[in-house]
Amino acid sequence: MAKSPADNGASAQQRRLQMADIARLAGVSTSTVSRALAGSKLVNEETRQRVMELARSLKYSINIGAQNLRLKQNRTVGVVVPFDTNTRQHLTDPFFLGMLGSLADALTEQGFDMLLSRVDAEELDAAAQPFDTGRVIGVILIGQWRHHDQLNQLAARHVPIVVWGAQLPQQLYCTVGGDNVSGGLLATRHLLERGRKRIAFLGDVNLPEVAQRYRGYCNALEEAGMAPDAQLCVPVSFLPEGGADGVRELARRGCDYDALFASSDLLAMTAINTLRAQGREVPRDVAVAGYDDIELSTYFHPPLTTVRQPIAAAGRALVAALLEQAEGRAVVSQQLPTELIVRASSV
Amino acid sequence: MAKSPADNGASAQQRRLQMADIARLAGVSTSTVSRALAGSKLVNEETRQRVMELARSLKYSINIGAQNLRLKQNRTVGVVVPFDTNTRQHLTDPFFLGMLGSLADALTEQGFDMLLSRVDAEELDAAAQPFDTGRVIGVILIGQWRHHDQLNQLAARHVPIVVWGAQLPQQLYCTVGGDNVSGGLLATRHLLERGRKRIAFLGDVNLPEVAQRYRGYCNALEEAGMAPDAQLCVPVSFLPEGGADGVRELARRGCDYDALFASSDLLAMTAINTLRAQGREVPRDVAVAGYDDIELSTYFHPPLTTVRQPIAAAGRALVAALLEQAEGRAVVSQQLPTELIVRASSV
DNA sequence: TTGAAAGCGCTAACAA
DNA sequence: TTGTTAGCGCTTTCAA
Repeated sequence: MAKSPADNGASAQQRRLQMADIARLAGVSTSTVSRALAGSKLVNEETRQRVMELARSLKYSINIGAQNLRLKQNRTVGVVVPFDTNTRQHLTDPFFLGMLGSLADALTEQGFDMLLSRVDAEELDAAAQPFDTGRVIGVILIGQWRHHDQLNQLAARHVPIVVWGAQLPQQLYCTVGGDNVSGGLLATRHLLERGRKRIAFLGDVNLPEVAQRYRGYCNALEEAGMAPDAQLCVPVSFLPEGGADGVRELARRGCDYDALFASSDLLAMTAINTLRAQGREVPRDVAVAGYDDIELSTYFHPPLTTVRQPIAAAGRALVAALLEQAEGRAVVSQQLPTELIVRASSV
Repeated sequence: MAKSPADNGASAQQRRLQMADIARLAGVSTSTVSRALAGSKLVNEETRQRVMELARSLKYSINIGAQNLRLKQNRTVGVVVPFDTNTRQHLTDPFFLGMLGSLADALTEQGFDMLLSRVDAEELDAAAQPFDTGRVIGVILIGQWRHHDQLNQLAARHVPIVVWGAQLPQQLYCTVGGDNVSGGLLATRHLLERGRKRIAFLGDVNLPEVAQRYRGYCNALEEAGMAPDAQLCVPVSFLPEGGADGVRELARRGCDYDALFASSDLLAMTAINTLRAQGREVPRDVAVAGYDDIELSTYFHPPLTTVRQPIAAAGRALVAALLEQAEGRAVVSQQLPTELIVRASSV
């Protein structure tokens, strides 16, 4: 029979060392080896030394799978990145990717491993699979999209799950997210303070987080005694082309605008390039603010004014919330503060 | 005793369903359930239906850990991203992140899960830990850095491992990488063809991949009957600041140059911004080429001429090589073709 | 201080 | 076609 790569059985490769081997070589029982390796004080100091030495020199490590089974424990967390069905959008937005790094750090800090998977956003049920099969103690989902209901179903099934996203009414699952309303407010207020009057908004307001940023945008306008103009709000996807599409759409609408608030830095960047292609200079003709404060924003030309999302804190908060939940404790959703970073694209 | 989050034992949360439960409810033995769920034909069609129906309605899934233990199989691959000790550089370069996405896709395609970890580049031994503990069948390492020797040691220990990076002499481990020499050659030749005479090189030639790109650069100069000028080669890290540092260093050296070849797109981008700050226009005063062809390169201003690394192919190749190796078969290292993408930054 | 034995949740001989 | 039994690699009672 052909051996599949998944099969570790006997082949040319020598058999994996196991506890029984160490026991035999040390002339003790596996119980003793187990205890020695676990640092139990029920074992003679001298034997303990000998066993540990043997294990180290033979590079023996305990089989975590077997250990987990016996101990009914598990130190792995699932991280799921949904992808858009149509675009099959690859793990592409730098912000999500930064979040991944931040989660990796936070999990490592807590001594947990990370099982990463990509799941069709339309089939979010699949996100629970690593949990259902006992591989992970719970799941962190990066990106809520518009699948509120599916997420509620998972929560109703008691799948420990924490979602990066916006807090929504009638939400059964736990979210951790930036304060999108105030983010939108800060950016828009800033643009208004710089004397801009007609501020376009780029983003898909069907997505909860974007909707909240838009709400902040409207609030800021209201503060200034202005009303939002539907002509100025352009729904675009989070894909990089979104920025270009949005600017072109505004042109098509024959819309007049002197500022632009994009719901991600990536969108802001591609928007700026399209503006440039239209012969409009940033910030002279159009002031631009983005969202996220990805690393490249500083290095872009012009450097991007943006709303910073607290990414390191986010990773830690997501992990903390998940671990709480896995312990069976109830956790409340949480909003992290956002901060306006002013750079040259708006001043 | 306080319950740790890793502990799934009895608490408020109801006990996890297991095969014995399904068996009892279906009035059959666990063997039968096992067979039914595995789709064995050793079980009566009608019982099979009943069992499957029951499992589905109760949302029962087989515990993979137990199954793996029993079957001595495993369908998880470790992906390790080394981080630089000093900078503790977070998963930051878009290229590596893209690679992660590509690996996730390739693994999913093959029905494998991905265990992601970050390890200190100085402690690459740690990369083997998920393998040593039996969690994964092998490890894919993104980024070779300068740790050739440690990698050789892992290979000598028969840890199935595949590294994204350059092929080196006396290499015991398997690498998959872009053809860096020809990448460097293509970019440099292109700049020369555009009439540039003094081409600066940005990158840390202590890193094998960068060294090869530099070799390609030298080869192209040689083709044109020119010799490399040490003044024009600036060692900079892969961190975003690297580009700025490099351009400033060239200024400090009082170096004259009319083109710049950066060993990553990120470096090229930050270099361009620094050039701009110095009042030098791209490509008029300095033509710039990058490396990687990250997504943003198209949207940068000016759009970046660059050497495209075949990232989707890379993911598939890395995974294929690892699976081969995990089966105990020997695999040869492999170079994937690179391609010059000409955009406005150089013409 | 140690070892024998049972069992974590599952699968596969083997027997019926 | 099904159930009984043993055992994957480990930990932990229990008895010595």
